[in-house]
Amino acid sequence: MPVTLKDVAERAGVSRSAVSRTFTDGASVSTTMRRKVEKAARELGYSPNALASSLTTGRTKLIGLVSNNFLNPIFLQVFDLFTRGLQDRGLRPLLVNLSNETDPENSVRMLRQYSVDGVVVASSTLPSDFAMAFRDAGVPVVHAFGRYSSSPKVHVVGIDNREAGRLAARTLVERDYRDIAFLGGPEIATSTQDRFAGFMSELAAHPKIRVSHSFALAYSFDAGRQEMLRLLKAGPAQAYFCGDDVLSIGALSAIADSGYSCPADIGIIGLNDMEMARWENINLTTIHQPIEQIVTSSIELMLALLKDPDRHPEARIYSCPVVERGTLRAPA
Amino acid sequence: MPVTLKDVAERAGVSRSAVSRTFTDGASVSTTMRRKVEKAARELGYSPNALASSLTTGRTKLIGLVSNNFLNPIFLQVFDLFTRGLQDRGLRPLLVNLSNETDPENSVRMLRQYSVDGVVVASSTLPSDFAMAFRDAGVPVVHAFGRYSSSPKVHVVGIDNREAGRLAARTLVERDYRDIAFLGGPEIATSTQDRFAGFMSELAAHPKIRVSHSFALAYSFDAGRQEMLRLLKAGPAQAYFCGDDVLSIGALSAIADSGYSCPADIGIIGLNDMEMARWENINLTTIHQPIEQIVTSSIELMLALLKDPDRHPEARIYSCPVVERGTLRAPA
DNA sequence: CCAGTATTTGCAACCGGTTGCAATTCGCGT
DNA sequence: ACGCGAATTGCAACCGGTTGCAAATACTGG
Repeated sequence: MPVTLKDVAERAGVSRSAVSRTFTDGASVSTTMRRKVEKAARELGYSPNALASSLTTGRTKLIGLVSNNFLNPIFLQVFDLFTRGLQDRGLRPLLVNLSNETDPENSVRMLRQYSVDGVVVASSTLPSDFAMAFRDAGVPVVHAFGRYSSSPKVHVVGIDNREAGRLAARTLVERDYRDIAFLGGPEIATSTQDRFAGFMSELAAHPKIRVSHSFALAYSFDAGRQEMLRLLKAGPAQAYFCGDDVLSIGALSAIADSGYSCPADIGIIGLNDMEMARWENINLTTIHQPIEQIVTSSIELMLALLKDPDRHPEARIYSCPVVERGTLRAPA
Repeated sequence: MPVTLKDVAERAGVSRSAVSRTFTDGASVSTTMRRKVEKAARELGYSPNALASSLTTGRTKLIGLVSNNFLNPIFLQVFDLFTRGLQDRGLRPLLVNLSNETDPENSVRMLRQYSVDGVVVASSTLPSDFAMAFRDAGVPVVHAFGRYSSSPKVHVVGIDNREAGRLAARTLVERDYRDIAFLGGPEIATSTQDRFAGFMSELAAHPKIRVSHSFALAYSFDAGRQEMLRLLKAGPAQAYFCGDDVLSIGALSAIADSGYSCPADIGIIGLNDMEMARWENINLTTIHQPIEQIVTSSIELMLALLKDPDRHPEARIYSCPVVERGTLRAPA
C-alpha cells in the first residue's frame, strides 16, 4: 500500500539511488533528474520513510522527552515549549512518563530500542542517576530543571535551587517575619533538598529568627493543604516558603479554611510562577522560574550535543526574580 | 558501538535467525538455544532495534498524539493518562503540537514518515477534517474529545457537547435565573459551536428567559477575563455558562475585580471540571468531563483499530454530571 | 574536434532486523 | 537399532532506504 523508493524509481525510469539522492540534500543530482523524480514522487504521493533511512544514517531525529511531573501545571508550558521547539528544528519528541518508575534501566532500554538521537530529562525531582544512565548508555542527554553543580556529570539546565532558597529566606527576612518556616515538597526531590539547604544557610546568619521546617508528600495541592492543616493545628509560623506553587495554593486553601487570612496572619511565598499564580483569585507571591529560557536553552544544548556528543558537561543556570503579588506583606 | 543481532549471533555461535527468534515471541526455539542466546545477549548488553524490525513487520508501535491545546490545564490529565495508558500497552506516544498549524497535510506527512501505527487526535477545537486526513492516508485514527455525530466519519470518543449545553441551560433555569448568557470559547471551535447550539435549543422552550451570548477569543484565562470585563461594562446577565473552566476562572476574576460578587450578583457555570476547579480559592461549579473514561476508551478503541483497521467508525459518548460548588446559587 | 577534468548516474553492498522454506536434528515407538 | 513425524535450525531473500565506487556523461580550454 505505501509507496516506496522503488515505486518512484520505476515510474521515473531511473535508479533507486537517484531517487534517494533527490531527497537527501547535499547530494549530487542534475536539475533534469530532480525534476523527473519529483514529478513521479508527486504523482505517487511518495514521502520517504524516516525510520528506514535512520538505519543507515544512524539518526532518527527522535528525542526522548522524559518526565515524572505530568500533573504539575508548570508542565503545561514545559511541554508546549519543548514540543514546539523540537519540531521547529525538525526533531520529534517521544514522550516517556516515569510517574511510577523507579528504575532508570527500563527507560534506557526502551529509548535505545527506538534509537533516539538524544534524551531530555525534564524533572526537578529525579536524582541525577537517571540522566547519567542515559549518558552511560552513550545517548546524549540534557537534564532540564536538574540539580545544579559546579562540576556537573551531565549537561544541566535550570536554576540554582540553593540560591532560590536563600532568596526566599532573604525575602521573608526583609519583610520582618521573625518566625518562618520551610514547607518542602517530597524530601527525596533534589529540588526540595537544595531549596531547603539554601533557605537554612541564609538563615544561619540570623540567629534571632525562629526557623522550622516540614515536608509535604508530593508537589501537589492536596499534599500542601494537608500539611498546612497539620501545621495550623500545631501552631503555625508567621510565614512559609513553600516548595512550589501548587503546594503553596494547597497551603493557602488550608489557611483560608481554618479562618486565618493571608497575608494578614500568615505569609506565603512559592516557587515557579506558574500560569495560575497570577490568576487574581490566587495572586501568589512567588519566585519566578524562567521556564522559557530553560527550555530554549535545553533544546539548543541538545542540538549542540547532537553535533558533538563528547562535549564536556556543562551547567546552564538562570536566575530567578521574586514576583510580588498578594500573599506576603510589604517590606519593612 | 551499539551491539546488534549479528554480534550476539557470533558470540553465541548460532545463526542470526536464531537470535531473532528468541526475541520474537511465538517463534520456535529450543530451551538450549534460548539459554545460549540469552546469555550472549546479556553479556553484550543487547536489545533489539525496534525500528529496524518495524521495517519487516510493518509495525512501529508508535502512536502519534496530536493536539493543539497544550496550554489548557485539562491537558495535564490528558497527557498523563495517555502516556501511561499507551506505554502500559507497549505503545509509544510521538507528540505533535499543532498550536499554530492549520494544514493537516504537514502533520499527516510527518507522521507517515515515522510510520506511526495510529494517531490519536486529542482536541475539542479541531475540525474533523484533521482526523479525516489521517483516515484518508490509511492511518488508524481516533478523535478524542471530538465532535459527536450519530454517523461519525472517524472514530470519536468524548462527550455530547450539545447535550452539555442543554444541561447547562437546564441547570441555570432550575436555579431561577431569568437573564442568562453563553460566554463561549473561540467561535470556530466545534465544542463551542455545539455547546452553544445545545444551550439555545434548551432555552427555546423558555421564551420568558432572556438569553444573550458572546465569544471569547480563546479557551484561556485572559480571554475569559477580557470578555467578561467587556460584558460587565455593558451590563451583565444574571448567570453565564462559560465555554470551559479556564474561561470561567478568567470571568470570575473580572467579576471580583469589578466589585461584583459571585454567586450573589452573577452566577457562573463552567465545563471540564479540571483539577483547579475544586481548589477552594476557585471552587467552580462546573460540568464534569469524564477525562479518564475518554482517554481509556480512546486507547482501547485504538488497540481494537490496530487489530482491525477497517472497523466501522464509531462514536463513544460519555455523560457529564454537574458538579455543585460555589459559583451558582442553590436551586429554587 | 580532442584531451582532460568535473558532474552525474547506476551498481551493489549494507544498515539491523524478519521470515518462508528446506535441511537437520530430535523424540519416540517398535 | 530403525523409521517416522514433529520440532528446531540455518540459508537467503527481503523490508526501505543510503552510499562508496566506478562507469558514463557533461563540460572546459586549447
